[in-house]
Amino acid sequence: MSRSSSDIVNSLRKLISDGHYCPGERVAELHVAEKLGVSRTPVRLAFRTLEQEGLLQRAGKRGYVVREFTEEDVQIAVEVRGALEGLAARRLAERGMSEEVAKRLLECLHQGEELLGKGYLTVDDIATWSDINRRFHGTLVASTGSQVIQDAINKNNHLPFASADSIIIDTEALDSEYHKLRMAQMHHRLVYQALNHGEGARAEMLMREHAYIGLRYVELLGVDPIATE
Amino acid sequence: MSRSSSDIVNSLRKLISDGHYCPGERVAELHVAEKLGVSRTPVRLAFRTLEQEGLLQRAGKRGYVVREFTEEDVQIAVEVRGALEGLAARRLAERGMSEEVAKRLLECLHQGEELLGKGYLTVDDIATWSDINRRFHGTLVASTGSQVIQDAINKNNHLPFASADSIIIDTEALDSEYHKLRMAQMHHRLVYQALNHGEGARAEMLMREHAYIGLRYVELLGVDPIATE
DNA sequence: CTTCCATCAATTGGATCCAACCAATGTCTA
DNA sequence: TAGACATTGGTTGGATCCAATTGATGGAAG
Repeated sequence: MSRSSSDIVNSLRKLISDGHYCPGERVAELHVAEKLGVSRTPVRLAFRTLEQEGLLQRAGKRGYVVREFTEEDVQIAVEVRGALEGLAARRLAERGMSEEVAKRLLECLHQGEELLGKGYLTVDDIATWSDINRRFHGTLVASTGSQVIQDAINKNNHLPFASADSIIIDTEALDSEYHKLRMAQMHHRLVYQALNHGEGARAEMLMREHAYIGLRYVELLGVDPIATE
Repeated sequence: MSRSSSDIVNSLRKLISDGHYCPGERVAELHVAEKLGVSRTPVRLAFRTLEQEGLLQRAGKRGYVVREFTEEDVQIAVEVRGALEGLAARRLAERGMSEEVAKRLLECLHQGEELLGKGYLTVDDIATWSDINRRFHGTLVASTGSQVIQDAINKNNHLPFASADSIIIDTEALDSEYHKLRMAQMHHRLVYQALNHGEGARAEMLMREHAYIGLRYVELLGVDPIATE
């Protein structure tokens, strides 16, 4: 069973995100090649793709290193996603949703209500929410009609911390995570409402704020009702 | 004299934008290889890069075609740039400009005043403005401090119609182009003013509006003071 | 005459080979 | 003893070779 070209890219992406190659560390073609059991050629091709995605970075004139991200990078990546998804939402509101799009978004909303309606969160629910969330964002972005904005968002989402479904980390504190997801679900409902009424500016701002949910909301939703900072 | 790896990407990019390969047309590795006088290997590498940049698109399971863009794509690409540069401007306003950044932006403003102060436009002025404009936008975006937002903007700018210095097309109508550049210069000055006063929201909105200058302003700045539409 | 299957050509993808280059280490000389 | 130059090892980039897959064309059968 030989691996296809995009499999190599995915495998290498996984090797990096799993920490087999640390940020700042140099990645050698030969090393990756024999770790994946392929020749150097497909690895070199994958390097080009991952360089464009932003996970690899040229080391001087020779070879690549794993890109390292600062705390500021994480914050900006989230803001970039908010700006782009906000743009998509605004366009969608201004031009009107099709029946098909409205139906699919509503389905996400209903499934979200059902998932969170029971009042608490289990570890299995995380994957379910992730799927709902991905479909909501994916549908919204896809229905701008243009590939250009999708590409921009996809590129940003390749940064492991920037994508919309990298919200849940803490499976220990399912309590505060539950409150976060309730908040996210409310955001989704508000966005749908704005889209449905053609309120472009409101839809945009709601999506921009919604992006912060993985970044700034966790502090406010702990057990302690009056959070720090 | 052998061509370096990034030269190949640039050459191929030029071949495409010069129309040697038309939108929708299939590009074969071998064909490009012998046109550039290199082997297939570097061409395949370049294909990966250009695929990520959005200029090439996979054709089914086999090969690539030149990406074709709709009128809507052009509009969205411009809006995406506005959203991203707006984000950069907002951050810069909120965190404050360094002396160095302020100095470089001011230099662009002065050079712009000097260029446009004589009251008309020559064909030679176009390259000068393009340089000033590129430095203004480049300085602003670079001074966010994070590579992430620069990458997002750079990727968008690879679309030939989306970059900030693809404003000037019509060298016949230097009259209306002059008015457009005066408007752009005024935008730059307003943005600088907002940055200087720490007005984040204003800086952001000005940059977003400024992006439209190549798209919607030309209709309003013709010889006829009351334009159509 | 049309449709389906088979064979063949063309092109892509992967592996290997070769050359160029950067870096490091060791030796020689001042 | 220190600095500079040369040699060597390792890694990357390019070219060529081989295999596999796809698309097309032609022939045969219904």
